[in-house]
Amino acid sequence: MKIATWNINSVRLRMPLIEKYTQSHAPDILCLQETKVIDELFPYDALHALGYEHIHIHGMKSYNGVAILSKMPFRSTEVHHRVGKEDCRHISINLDDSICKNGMDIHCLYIPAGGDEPDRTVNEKFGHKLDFLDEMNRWFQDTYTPDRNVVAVGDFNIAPLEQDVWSHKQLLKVVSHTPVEVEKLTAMQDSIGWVDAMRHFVPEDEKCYTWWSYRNRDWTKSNRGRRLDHIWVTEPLRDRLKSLDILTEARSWEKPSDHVPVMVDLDL
DNA sequence: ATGGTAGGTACCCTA
Repeated sequence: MKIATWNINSVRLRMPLIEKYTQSHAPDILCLQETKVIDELFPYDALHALGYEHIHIHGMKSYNGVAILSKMPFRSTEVHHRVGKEDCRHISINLDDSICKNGMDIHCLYIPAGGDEPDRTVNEKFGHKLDFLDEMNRWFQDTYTPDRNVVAVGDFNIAPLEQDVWSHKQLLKVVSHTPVEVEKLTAMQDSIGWVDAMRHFVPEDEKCYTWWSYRNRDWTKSNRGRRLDHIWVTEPLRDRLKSLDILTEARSWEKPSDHVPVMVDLDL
């Protein structure tokens, strides 16, 4: 089963790219972030036509928004509200026994970017990001034991490892790579024993990026990327990981998102 | 040290 995640930066604008990606890479489940559209205006018909009959979404006007598109039916779906806001950043679905023995939960996450200043006393968006991480960590700990089949994907807006950014030293004070955020993400990863599925395939001393800023004239020349998008699986799924595909070339497609799609193939 | 680009919306916010 192929599970992919992609921060699409407006689902309506990127429909041609979604068509190109799904037809060439055929994910069974595609999780999107930053759909930027209310549920009533979501492009259901176009996605149904691409083979994604089962769609779970939570969107709002202009900002954020998450979606799970699937070729397989869901047993149940959930919307999760974090830190007292309804800002459309966390949904999940459950697959039944016929698809995965003992069932499986898949979470689609869009962790707050956190603004520019990595100091919560002057930047409340950074405070929101830290609180979001704490609350989500607590929620996963309260909800799951490490023996469950769980997948968490999405735009985490944090590049935790030194080789997840183009310059560890130069980004230590840049939101997405500051020690306080990395600490919280690592604490969450350790809590119920999440496996970083991308680093399962790419050695930690190798550069690995999923995002390149729009604010570079030529993203290929400077290659100042960051690994902001992640796929985590719980321990029982580690041995099921078959392959990883980071579609770097999608950053050069016409009218691209600043993030590229990431996919793992699970042997179920 | 600064400003660079993109999307959605409504003349500014977020990334």
